[in-house]
Amino acid sequence: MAEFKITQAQKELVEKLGVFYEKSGMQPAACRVMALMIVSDQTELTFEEILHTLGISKSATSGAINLLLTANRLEYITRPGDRKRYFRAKILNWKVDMLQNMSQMTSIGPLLKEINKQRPKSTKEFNNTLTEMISFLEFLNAEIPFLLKKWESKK
Amino acid sequence: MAEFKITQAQKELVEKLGVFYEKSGMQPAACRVMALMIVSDQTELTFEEILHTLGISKSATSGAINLLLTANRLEYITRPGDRKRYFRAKILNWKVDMLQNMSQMTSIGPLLKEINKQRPKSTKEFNNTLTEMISFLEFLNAEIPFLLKKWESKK
DNA sequence: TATTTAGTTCATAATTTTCAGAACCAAATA
DNA sequence: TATTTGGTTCTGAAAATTATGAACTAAATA
Repeated sequence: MAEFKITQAQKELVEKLGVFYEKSGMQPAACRVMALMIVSDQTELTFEEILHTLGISKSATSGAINLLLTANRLEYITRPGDRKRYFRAKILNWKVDMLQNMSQMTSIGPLLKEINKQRPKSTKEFNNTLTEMISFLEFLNAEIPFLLKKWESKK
Repeated sequence: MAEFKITQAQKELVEKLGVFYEKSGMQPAACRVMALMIVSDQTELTFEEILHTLGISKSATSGAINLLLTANRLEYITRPGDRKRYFRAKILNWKVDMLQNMSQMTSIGPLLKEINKQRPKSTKEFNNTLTEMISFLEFLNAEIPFLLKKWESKK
């Protein structure tokens, strides 16, 4: 079994990208796994390769992988007569992912609307600002699909 | 001193909005303070009113307020002959805030670029997908200021 | 000067998150 | 049947986060 290794430079990239992912609230181990899948020369890695390369425990690896599978960030293939799973980053999904990300940004809109509805008339300036925010969030949400189209047509 | 109170419905909105804010990684107490500032009938609240309405300790209130002041999410005014500070949500800043939020979304671009540079030529499809992501992120980043302009002209 | 007000700071307690290690399991192989 | 492989699950420990309460401070007031 040929040992899979990553370089020092790659290790640093895994950490950097991992930390970036952490900002979204995902647990550290899962972030490292995801980052490794992006940085690694091999696009397909086994459970053992992930565990070994990252130097984390079996249970941490298992937990992280299953989290990422559930979150649809990872997928795996199998090969006939081979019980191992070969994991890979589901990056082909990036368009859907980014659109989802953006609409999550705008998802505070309805709540702000609800809040604005119950506000007293007296705080007019405040309410108006809130109304503007809501309007922009709605606009943004409607605009999201066009952004992708615009980018595609520009290429 | 007239007691400041919020209704049960408002309390629920504070929790809802608070939880929303928590998703961005801010600590719970600060999220509640921020949410209260948005939901409350009064747009200006004192330290004591915040502490009392949220039922949190002095130190938690102090920490949360200072965090929000540093993050530029809160500001305060003072009144002559009054040692209290009157805090309010800095929501007039919302445009800048949202633009910052969006560019933070695209800030992974340079790192992905660095990663893509060191990838082997052999994983062509993977690299191409990464290149596409980067391209879209760059496009998006350039597009952000226009979004606001477009919205403003549409109003 | 003594007390009150409006907070800040510190020690520490409670909670949550995260991970490791061991035990376990099911399928495949010897 | 015994062992190996490829994991999963459970217990608990370590670490990080978060909040409390008490002590403190500086300014204002009595």
